[in-house]
This record gives sequence, C-alpha cells and structure tokens, in this order.
Amino acid sequence: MNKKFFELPNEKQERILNTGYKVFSGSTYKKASMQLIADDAGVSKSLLFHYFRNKQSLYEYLFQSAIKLLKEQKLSKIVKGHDFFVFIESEIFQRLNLMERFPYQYRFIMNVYDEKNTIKSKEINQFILSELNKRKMEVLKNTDRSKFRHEEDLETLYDIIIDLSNGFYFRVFENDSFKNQEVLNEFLLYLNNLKRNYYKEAE
Amino acid sequence: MNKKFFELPNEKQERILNTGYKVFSGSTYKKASMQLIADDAGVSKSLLFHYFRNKQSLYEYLFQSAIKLLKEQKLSKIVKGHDFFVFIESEIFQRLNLMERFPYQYRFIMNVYDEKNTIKSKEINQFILSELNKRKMEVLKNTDRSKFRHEEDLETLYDIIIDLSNGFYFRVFENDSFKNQEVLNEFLLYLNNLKRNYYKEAE
DNA sequence: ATAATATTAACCGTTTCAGTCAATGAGGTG
DNA sequence: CACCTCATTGACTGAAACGGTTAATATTAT
Repeated sequence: MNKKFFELPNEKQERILNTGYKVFSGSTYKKASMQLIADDAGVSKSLLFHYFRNKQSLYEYLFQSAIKLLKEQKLSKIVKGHDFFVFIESEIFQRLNLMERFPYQYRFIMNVYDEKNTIKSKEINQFILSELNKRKMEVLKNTDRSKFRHEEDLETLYDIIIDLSNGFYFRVFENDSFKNQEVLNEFLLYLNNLKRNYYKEAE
Repeated sequence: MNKKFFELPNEKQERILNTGYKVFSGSTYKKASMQLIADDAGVSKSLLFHYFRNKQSLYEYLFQSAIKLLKEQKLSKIVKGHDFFVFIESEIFQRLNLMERFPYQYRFIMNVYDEKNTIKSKEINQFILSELNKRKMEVLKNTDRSKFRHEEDLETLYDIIIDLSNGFYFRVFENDSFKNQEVLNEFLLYLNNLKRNYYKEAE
C-alpha cells in the first residue's frame, strides 16, 4: 500500500476504509468489487488503485487493521467481587462506541471466518472463540454471586446476555444511523429488567 | 415458470428452491448468479432456465412462496390465561421446524427488505413488522400475568426473548447442519432459566 | 506561469453474466 | 432390438463487469 494514504484528510481515510469494510463484509471477497467500494466512498476506482496496489492489498490492510483493533481492544478490568451488571454495561458501552466509529468492521471480522477457503479464517475464528471463552471464565470466577437469587444461574445468564446482545445489535444495525445513546438506553432497559429479576429482592 | 417443475421428485424441487433461497439471501439480486445456484443444487444451469423462464422468474417464485408460507403460517392459538412460557416454547418449536425444512427462506425474507431499491421491500417490511406487533399485543393481552414476580415485566421480557431468539438463531445457524432437537433443548434451557427468575418462587 | 501532486476518465484483456439451442441421456413401448 | 418421449446437459453467444493500467486533467503550492 501507498504510504501517502495516511496523508489524506482523516475523514477521507476513514470513509474509504469504512466503505471497504462495508462492501467486503457484504459479500465474498470475490464478489466485492473495487468499483463498488469506490462509488460508495465517493472516489474514483483509480484512486483506490493508486493507494492500494491491488484488491488483495486493500483487503489485507483492512484485515490487519481489524485484527489490530481487536487485539488492542481495552477490556474493562474484571475486579474480584465486582457487580455483574456494572461489568456487562461497560462492555456493551465499549462495543457500541466501536460500532459508531467503524460500523462495518465487526461485520467484516465475522464474515472473514465465514469464508471457508482461507487459512486465516480458521485462525481468527479460533482466536475470537478462545478470547470470548477466556473472558467468560474470568467473569464467572470474579463476579459477586451473592446478589443472585440463584447463584448458579450466573453461567446461563451470561450466555443469555451474549446471545441477546447479538440479536439486539443485529436489529439496531438495520437502521443505518443509530444514535449511540438511545441504543445504549434501550439495552440498559433490558439489563435492568434482568437484574431486578435475577437479583434478590432489594427490600 | 414451467408447470412441469412440480412433477419433479419432491426432494429435487426442494433442493433447487432451498439453494435459490440460499444464494439469493447470500447477496444482492444482481450478484446472485444462476450458475452458482445450479452448481450448488447439483443441476445444470440450463435446467434452471428450462423450469424458470429467467432469473427474475425464479426470484419471483421464491419470493411468492416465501410470502405465502409467511402468511399461511399456523400460529399457535393464544388462549386467554395461557402460560407465557408454554406459548413461547411452541413458537420457538414451530420456527425451528420451519428452519429445518427451508433453512434459507427466513434469511431470504430478511434480505428482501434489505435491498432498498424495490417497492416490495418496504411492503414486506411493513407486513412483517405489523404482524409481529399484532402478535405481541395479543400475547400481552391474553397471557396470565399472575405468575410473574413483577406483572409489568411481561412487556420487556417479551422483547428480550425476541432479540434473544434472533441472536440465538444467528449463532446456531452458522453450523450448517444443526440437529433440531439439540438446538431446541439449548434454547429451552434459556427459557427455563428465565422462567424461574421471572416467575414467583414455587414453594 | 510553472512545477508537483492528487484525482480521474478512458481504456484493456479477461472473466462472468443471463440466456439459447442443439445434442445427449434415460426410460418406456412396440 | 428400434423408436419415441422428454428430462437434462454442454457448448455457445453478446453484453456487462471485473481488476488493473495509463494518459490526461484538476488542484494546489510556489
């Protein structure tokens, strides 16, 4: 890739990259066309080829950036005895912030390991799964269970919230422009509702 | 379309249609190719064109079939005073059965109203939304709330379960071949867990 | 005005597309 | 066997879209 790319106005850089994520995540590598990315990003196809040697090179860059962000993602420290819902809320908040800046990056990553052919796909799939599991184990170990009506329900509730958040994201993602705060509030409603039923009655 | 299509062995018919749903739901109408459908269904492209005049015609047929199924879908009767979870379980069970027979039809429908261009897309979007809402209202009105810890939580719990089931389906759908019963059991685990926390303690 | 750089339009060879059509295959009947 | 019927296919077409190149044009800085 051409280093000059980084000298472009930041807005333009992100516009091109986001469109790249969008188009590549919207179909297979083969069917994602440079023309479409160019049109959608409001630049000429030639410009894409000016900054990225070829299609593979753009894809590679998007891929590496996504991985980098994924690995650098600051996860909130899990403190022993921490309240479960406080922790979950901060996770959700982070994820929403990420989705606001790079709305299609997440979809891109999910799609990468959908394309069966590549070696990378399995690699990253493995990575994500193991990371998610490590995270889960950590939470289960450190969360304060004493507030629960049934202490052993923490495991299932965790799984429920993971699936729930995915379904939730899926729904709000359809609306092209979502307001971060509104969406967060909608999900907080869910969490508070779960909380008041899974936690012991506060007298 | 050629009426002779219906004289084909049932297995072959469904194989072709399912592949159609799969490919069309996997990308835009334009990028979905008849060649891919043919290859994936294990027939020649010529055969597709033999039974369906052209691409549009196949798409149209898939679309109409999906709509028809959607409208004919027998929904479990909502009986006044019915237990909420019994009702939800039967809904989930129906949906899983449908997904087993036509695994990609649901995705197809969801995708249709993703393609912004057509008039139909809004039409069907409207239809689904209004149908879902009508359903929700009916449930809220007739469900027996007396078993709940907090009667007013029914509304939110309903929304939670809808989003939860979508996230859940999304996850299990990745595994190409899912065993209906196993999947159902996994979701029943969720439901039972929610039930025991949202319902009053059974002494 | 000029030089340098950012951006594009026009173009190329190749591939893929929807769609056609003549040839082939399989099964039934005499 | 021969003959017929009909499902199925391979080989083909013109058109469009593809990734990528190149020469021309905007834009900016001096």
